[in-house]
Amino acid sequence: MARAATTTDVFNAIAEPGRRQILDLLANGELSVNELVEQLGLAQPQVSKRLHVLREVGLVLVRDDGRQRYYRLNGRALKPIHDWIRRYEQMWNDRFDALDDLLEELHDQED
Amino acid sequence: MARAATTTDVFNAIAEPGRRQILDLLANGELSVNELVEQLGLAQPQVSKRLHVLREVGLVLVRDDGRQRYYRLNGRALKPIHDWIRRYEQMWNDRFDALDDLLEELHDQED
DNA sequence: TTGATATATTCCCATATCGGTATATAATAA
DNA sequence: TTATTATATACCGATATGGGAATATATCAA
Repeated sequence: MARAATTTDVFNAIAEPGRRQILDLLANGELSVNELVEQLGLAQPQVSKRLHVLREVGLVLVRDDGRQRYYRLNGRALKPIHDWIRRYEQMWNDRFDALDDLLEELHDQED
Repeated sequence: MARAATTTDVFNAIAEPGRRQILDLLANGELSVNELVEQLGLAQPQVSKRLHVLREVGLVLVRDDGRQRYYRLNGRALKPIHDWIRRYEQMWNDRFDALDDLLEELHDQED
């Protein structure tokens, strides 16, 4: 087991840029696999494989309509990541930036 | 090239739970490698390897003090992830939950 | 039925990853 | 100098990964 299985870990699922790109496209509404293939410019199996991963971690939901399969975003599955990263949010907000500026100023004055 | 190189991608860097754990520990202040080894209960090389990845993507900064090397968090490097995920934030907030409840209610009434 | 279309899955290959162990390097102590 | 401590890196082996191509499956059309 080289790392936590991609298929069971949302953090891993979004580690691949192509999978994030799919989520970004689905943010505008559901798309069929072929529509994704067109917009991504990838081969169909690559798209299906990425969708498979995203589905396994619950990031996308599926609706069948005849031969097409429509995928839609399930943004709620991103919440664990948001919750984790929110703990660090203060580190780049205005208050900390202001503190950094102040420290830098003091540092410059040392010369 | 199996995926985007871990060492140059913050999304990949936080995909591994052990690396996130290190960041969580460093959130309380800087720690030497040995202090991390103790708190993590891992072998020293595993810790150094994880720190190496975190350092390459700029998530940790280093300060040498004699034989010890102190690592500290650079939370700012997490901002790209925060920026990306913020676009989805609305999908699990109260307003959407309320909408979901409403839709579910309407759906129930269909029977 | 046969054929076309939409999607998923399987297979192979090159490479990346992780864990473990051993070793290298650098700083300090004796 | 030699020994010890702190950390980094190299190596090895098992497994995971992603790309590409081929194939399976399911649905619809003729």
